[in-house]
Amino acid sequence: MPEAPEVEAVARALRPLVEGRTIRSARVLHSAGVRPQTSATIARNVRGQRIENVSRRGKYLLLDLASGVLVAHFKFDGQLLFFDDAPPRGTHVDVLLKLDRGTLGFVDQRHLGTMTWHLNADAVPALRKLGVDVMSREFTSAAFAKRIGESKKPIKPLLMEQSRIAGIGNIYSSEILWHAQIDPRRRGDRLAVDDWRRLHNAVVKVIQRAVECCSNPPPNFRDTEWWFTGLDKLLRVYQREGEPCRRCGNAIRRIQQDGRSSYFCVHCQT
DNA sequence: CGCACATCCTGTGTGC
DNA sequence: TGCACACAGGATGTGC
Repeated sequence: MPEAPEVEAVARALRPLVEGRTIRSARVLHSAGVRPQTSATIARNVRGQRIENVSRRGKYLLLDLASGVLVAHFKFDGQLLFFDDAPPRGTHVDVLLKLDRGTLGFVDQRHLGTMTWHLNADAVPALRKLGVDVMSREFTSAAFAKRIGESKKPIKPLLMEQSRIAGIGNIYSSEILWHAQIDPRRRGDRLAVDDWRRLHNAVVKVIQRAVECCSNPPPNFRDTEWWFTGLDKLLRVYQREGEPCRRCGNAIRRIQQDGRSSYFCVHCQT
């Protein structure tokens, strides 16, 4: 679920299941899931709390409680589960929230993702550091250029910096640059006005389409094997090294930037 | 401040 | 088949 569109799709699908429900109790089955907090902290603070609202900030999912907030980050593989009763035998879950109707689970077999409790969202450093949300109305072309346009860094890792624009990850940054026909190695401060216009358009378009793809079919919280299959028809370059560019036919290249893979077409991205 | 790198974890795919 | 190693849709902290 890692990037903003996936988390947004999760928030939308989760809303009708948990909004207005009350958390009867919390059980932490794997302490890594609540790191650096303890299971006692979670249990004490969420017991009896009503889930008022489900929202998203960047790649973070927030469950606003009557008092406090549960903040989930899925990192690579984290996911939410929902069962009408208890989870089926053998289901691996890291954090279990027993609701007055149903059970909400958080699981990440790699144990990189976390779900933590805080007094309020402003008390969470990671959330305070987030830049303008990629899906908000504040994400204008001007705001975009201002956030990135003076940096000497390559544009691909810049797009992924959550403190500038919140919500774009490794997949969509490559996809966005392919659509805008911009080389991922171009420096932020070397982009022209016309590049900014194309790039902003590409960000909005790719993210919008991704939300639609991530919601069709919608997340299935009952199936631990479920993932976002709707994305297949959207991706143009990601993980297509060596395959022909969908625009010009030249081979897609993969390079490393900040230790992450970037995919692009050398011929039509300049 | 920017940058390169290690770290938190574990599973899967690939090449020898 | 066994084994080593690269790699994975992320964020943070360290040292230079």
